[in-house]
Amino acid sequence: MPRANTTRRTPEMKLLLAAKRLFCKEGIHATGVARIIKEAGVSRKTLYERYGSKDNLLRAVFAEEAAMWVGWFEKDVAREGQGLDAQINLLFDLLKSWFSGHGFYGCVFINAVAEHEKQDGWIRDVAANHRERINAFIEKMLEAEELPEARQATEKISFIIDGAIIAAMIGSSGDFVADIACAACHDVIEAHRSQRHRSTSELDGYPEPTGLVM
Amino acid sequence: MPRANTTRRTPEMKLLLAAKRLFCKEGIHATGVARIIKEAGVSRKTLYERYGSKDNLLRAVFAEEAAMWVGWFEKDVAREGQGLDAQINLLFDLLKSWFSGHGFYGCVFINAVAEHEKQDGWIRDVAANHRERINAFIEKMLEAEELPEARQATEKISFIIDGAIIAAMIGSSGDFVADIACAACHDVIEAHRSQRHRSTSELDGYPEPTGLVM
DNA sequence: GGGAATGGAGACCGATCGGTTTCCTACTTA
DNA sequence: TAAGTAGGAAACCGATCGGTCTCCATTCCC
Repeated sequence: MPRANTTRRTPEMKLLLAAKRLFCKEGIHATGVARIIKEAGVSRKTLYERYGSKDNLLRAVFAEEAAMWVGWFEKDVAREGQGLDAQINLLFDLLKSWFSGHGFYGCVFINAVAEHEKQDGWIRDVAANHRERINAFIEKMLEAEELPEARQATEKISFIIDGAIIAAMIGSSGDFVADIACAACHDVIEAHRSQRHRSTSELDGYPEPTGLVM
Repeated sequence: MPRANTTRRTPEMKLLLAAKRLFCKEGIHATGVARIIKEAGVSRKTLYERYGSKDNLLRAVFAEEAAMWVGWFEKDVAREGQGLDAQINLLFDLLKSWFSGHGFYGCVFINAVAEHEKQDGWIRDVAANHRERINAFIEKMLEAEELPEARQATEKISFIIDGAIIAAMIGSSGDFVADIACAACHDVIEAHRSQRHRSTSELDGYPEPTGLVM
């Protein structure tokens, strides 16, 4: 029978956790494989036997972080019988504990895109796919309550979440950031519920952009 | 008399612009000084005579981008006789043209923090100071109209702007992102204007956080 | 107990990094 | 025209990068 993976961690897992931490905390380029294997307590040979390259290890880190997000939405937020407001609160409770955890140094997807080629390249593609996957979860939440203009509201909430991640990364208190961001999402949702969003155009009811610039 | 600096660019300026572009587009660690001097059409010697080190060149890029933001607020947005809504629209017009410009690859402050040590280090400090400086401009705008809970609204708008920067960097259309983000800011401002914000607590009127998770 | 597999320690490789230095061309100015 | 200077080209430096390889100690299984 397979040993319960509670006490002993496999070399793969040790490498994955060390890489995830270091990639986020110090950056991907700035983290040499020597640092990763030292932190993981594993030999260089093992890293290349299990993952083949630093890039593949990064791919595994992406998959790990993506699984965290998907787990939040599938197991926690999308619980039955919850209203939208409660779901938003639950989501930001999760974000708050993520931000305030001892090892929070930003989102590895955002950070990875920030330090790599942004015109083409697989990293940007992976991040864009992850982003759209999360947005689909949010949109489903909003549509379940028949929120008007759910797609635009999804984008807005997505901005707020990403902005909160940046703020928490740069140094603001994770608890503070999560609370304010949660309130901002409620502001957006309330605005979409209200009568200002009766028409098909998202920008209706706001003053027209001036176009002064340029 | 000094030559009008319209046609001829100084080596400093050529280096600054090339570095700014490359640092944003491909990342700071990923950009070697060889790439910078090649793009700038300048010799390695000149770079080190003028800036002394790659780090100092990065400092100059930070100053350049900070000046762009400050110029927006001091020269464009803070024009006399404008209401808050019009100022917000103007700000997002500026952001839209920034996002949609041919050379937009994210904010160099955010990108730099993302790829460097996040516990201490001068880069994070510089970025945090820049962030607070911009937030002060926003807060002044909101307070000029006596918006309730102006500081919290400032944080919310700051999240939205940063989230929009991330979205535009990862790949969404700059025009689209700026429009939605602008609308989200109006949602927030409208919520603060409304009666839900009569008390001193930012979170009043929203369902209590559940605290289910940890 | 003995062969096979696992995996740590670390030497080693070519490439590239940031940074220094030398050499030489080309322009400015008196 | 001659002196001075700005700046490009490129060799060069030590350090570090991602990745490969050898050697050897430990553990597992029959």
